[in-house]
Amino acid sequence: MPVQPSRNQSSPAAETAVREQRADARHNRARLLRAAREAYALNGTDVPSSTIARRAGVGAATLYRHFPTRGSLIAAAFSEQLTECSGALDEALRDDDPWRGFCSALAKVCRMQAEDRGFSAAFLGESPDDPDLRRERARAEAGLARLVQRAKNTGQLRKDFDPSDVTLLLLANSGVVQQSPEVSLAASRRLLAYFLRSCRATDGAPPLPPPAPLRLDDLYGPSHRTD
Amino acid sequence: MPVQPSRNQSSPAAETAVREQRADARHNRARLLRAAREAYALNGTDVPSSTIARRAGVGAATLYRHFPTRGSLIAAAFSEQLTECSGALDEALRDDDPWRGFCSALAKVCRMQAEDRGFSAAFLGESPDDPDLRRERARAEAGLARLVQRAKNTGQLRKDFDPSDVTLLLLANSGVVQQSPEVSLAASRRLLAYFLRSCRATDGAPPLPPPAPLRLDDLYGPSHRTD
DNA sequence: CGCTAAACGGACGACCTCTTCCATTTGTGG
DNA sequence: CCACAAATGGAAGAGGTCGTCCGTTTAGCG
Repeated sequence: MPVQPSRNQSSPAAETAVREQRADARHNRARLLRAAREAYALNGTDVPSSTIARRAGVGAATLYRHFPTRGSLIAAAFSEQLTECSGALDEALRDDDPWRGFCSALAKVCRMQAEDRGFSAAFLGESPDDPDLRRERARAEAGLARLVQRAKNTGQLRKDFDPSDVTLLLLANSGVVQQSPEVSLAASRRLLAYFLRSCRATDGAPPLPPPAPLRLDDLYGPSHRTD
Repeated sequence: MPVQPSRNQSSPAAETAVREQRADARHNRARLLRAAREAYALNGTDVPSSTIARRAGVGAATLYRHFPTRGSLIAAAFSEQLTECSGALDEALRDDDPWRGFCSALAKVCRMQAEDRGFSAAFLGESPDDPDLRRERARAEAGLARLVQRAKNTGQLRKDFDPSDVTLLLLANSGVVQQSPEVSLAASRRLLAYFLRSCRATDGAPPLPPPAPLRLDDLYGPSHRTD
């Protein structure tokens, strides 16, 4: 629907033809994203769209023109955070000390969850099928797997640690940070400390129960892939 | 309201005048509670009341006559589970081994959370001001404090463990068990194992960050006036 | 400066949930 | 068996959110 040939396409772009947007449209789009991010961070993603439109100073129709569905607004609002998340992973992978990198990556993500109430919802909740989000998530998961393997190889991370345990931590943390902002950061830190203490490889420690098959993609249910 | 008097009240009761309930009323009340518990366990507490009424085979008005507000139905539906929870605490307190009692109590509660999706919502969520729930919760919290102290006294539980850390675990677990029932039990078990591993007192362990002021009552606290 | 289409905003309809009202049914003591 | 109040159920009101429609405004080019 939003595709319509512009006047003069110097370089005939693909289907994703970057349609020239009027300046006010671009401006309003930015205001909407900003308002959405602010509202989501404060109250989680179940903020009424009308509220976001009002706080952005635009009408409801404008919101729906830029983001045809509620989910697309959420996806757009958090694509930035997802990128930041991936960046933290990359940085952690560059750390000389694999264990320190592992810890700092988890700390970073937990902090993001604690500081932005919408983050958990966007990352772990149901964001049906936004290709951007899916791709970013897959990328993050791959980086995570490498991070885990690296820390295991040096013998610092316990051998029976499973990559899904990171998802376990994120889910647990999402429960913790649903509380009032004043305590959620402290609580999140303490939870992470408990978790990391148990992750460190030590001799004679009792074995863990088997990991639950928690992959991020599974959180959205059986989806399209039939396997 | 939930009192079933005998036909002849020798002593004229107080304001809480125990009205004789007709048999069908009692019957319907029971069916409503059963339907509510089933629906809540499966889908959490955000099931529409009309659904519960339908599944109980009664009209909407009947539901509201027995439980004037949505919250009162939730409270009634979970008062049983809360009592069971307190019972688990009492049993744990009778255990010869304080550490084993501590572990089994936490395991029990985590399992209840995993098996009943409404449990977390009723216990940790916002159930504003039902006196019954408040009382049960206070009782549970007191038992918990004793359980913790006992395990600390024997040197099995680390000294810097805080009673609020139990709340921390419950919150974390509530995040974990929001997933599909097939994995939530396994995931919950694994989370608990990680947690308990860190709770055990050991020398040379790094200190934890300070506990967050998480008391159950605070969860309803100054409310989330976010705007 | 004026024209045109892109962009806008407020009102609106569809839908959902909570809760109440009232005519009708049903249990129960006499 | 009867009468009457307790209890019931469906319909409807109130409130709120999603997404759309359409008359109006405005950017931007000639």
